[in-house]
Amino acid sequence: MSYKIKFDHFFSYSFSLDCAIFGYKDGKIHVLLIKRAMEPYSGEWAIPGNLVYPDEDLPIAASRILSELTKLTDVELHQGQTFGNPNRHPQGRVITCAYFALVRIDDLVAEADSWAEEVLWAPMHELPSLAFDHKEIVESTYADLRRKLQYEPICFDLLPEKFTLNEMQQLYEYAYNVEMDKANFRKKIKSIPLIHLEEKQKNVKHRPANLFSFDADRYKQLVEEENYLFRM
Amino acid sequence: MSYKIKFDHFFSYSFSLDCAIFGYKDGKIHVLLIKRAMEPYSGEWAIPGNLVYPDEDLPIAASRILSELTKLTDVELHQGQTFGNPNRHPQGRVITCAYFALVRIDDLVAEADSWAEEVLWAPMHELPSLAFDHKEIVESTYADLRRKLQYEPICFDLLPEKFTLNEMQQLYEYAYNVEMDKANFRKKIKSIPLIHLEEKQKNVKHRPANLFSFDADRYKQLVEEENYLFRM
DNA sequence: TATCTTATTGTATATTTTACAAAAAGTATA
DNA sequence: TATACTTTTTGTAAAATATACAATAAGATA
Repeated sequence: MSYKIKFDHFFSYSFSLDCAIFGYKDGKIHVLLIKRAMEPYSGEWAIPGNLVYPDEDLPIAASRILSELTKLTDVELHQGQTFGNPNRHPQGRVITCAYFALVRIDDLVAEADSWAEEVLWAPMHELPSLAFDHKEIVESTYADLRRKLQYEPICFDLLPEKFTLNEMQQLYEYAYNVEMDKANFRKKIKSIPLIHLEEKQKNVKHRPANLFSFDADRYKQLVEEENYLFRM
Repeated sequence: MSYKIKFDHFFSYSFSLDCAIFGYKDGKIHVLLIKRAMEPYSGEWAIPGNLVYPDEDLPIAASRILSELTKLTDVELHQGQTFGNPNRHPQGRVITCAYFALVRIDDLVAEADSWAEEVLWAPMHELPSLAFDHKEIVESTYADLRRKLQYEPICFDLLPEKFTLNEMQQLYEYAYNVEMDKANFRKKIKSIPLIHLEEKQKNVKHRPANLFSFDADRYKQLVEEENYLFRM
């Protein structure tokens, strides 16, 4: 059966996937929005999403949507909630599964394409209004992200390859909307398998901080060999 | 549009919902299985599930499936992962959303019906093989359940209305497959809003334990007023 | 060289967790 | 009725962890 036949009844009962792409810059967690170039909600902000093809597995669809907009491949995708309110889509019954991805903003060039006239990195604390139920979807995946930040080393997917402990601390401070003690944060971090780089921050007008990077190999080893549990 | 028309293409691209119903007895967390009375996988064990009707929201579909089998209403339903592998259903593309419910086994009478020749409470550590990808679905919702047991007071949905602290401890011991110290467990529990009943265990041939029940009203009040966080 | 700013270390205290001993409240048995 | 037995419940000391905050270090700048 060809895709064409399927598309004929997509808006009577169909399945889509929406992807919240999170990034971190200026001490804030951002989400990537597109200005929709087609109806419904043309001209309004939304997160990228698309119908799932009839023979396509969900993770495949998620990375397709991610790479169409960002050209990124090999990014881990996390499944979020599924939204199925019969009225969530004005043109018919569309159940949608939320995914989210964590990217380094500097690594990518999100460009307007046929789906989007414009793209925008919006700080999570300053979201504009969004098309469909996308506000709810973004908030829900953000809650998932915040939860996972506590017991999986995924903050390193948001931070630059080489980061300072203060940058890491500020990420958690933004996510949980709290202030933390530098000295104590630093002590807690000691238990995480980080590589202390022989390199320092540059172009700052004060004492430069040490740069670290996450030791993913050592992390995997620790998990396997001694049941290591990342915990913040 | 009538349901009939929809059903015509259910097996080309459709959406279902499967529900893992968990209960607790004999110190073990059990899941309710049905022996399927129709193809595919007729005669095999599975969890209850059904297609989602075209105008039906997901939580509604979930409680429909739950109440058809158990006659229970007013049970909180938790959404789990969504499974969309194109080959998961032998008769076509069926994406399914997992839900799980927590029930008190004594409160219900699960009966065989048109969908099921037989029902079975299977301990989570001793699952038989299951139809479709239901093993994966059950394990996934069980992982969700274990996670939620840590920071939401849902163990009380599994325990009897009146329970001893040892029964509660044994539930956690089964869930996390660990042994805990009675004295220390008891101390931790002190911070939870429990009602200490003026009642004791009966028909035991040793010192009877005190019975407690969860103070749901006080819990809600604490959450609102002082940001109380349940934590195990 | 002195000053400014932020990074980094150190230390003492408070809080929480853990291990384990002791006491209490029942039943069963002689 | 006394004694043993089993499980509940309380207590206490040590260990580990978290918190508050002072002190020092390493750069840039003037």
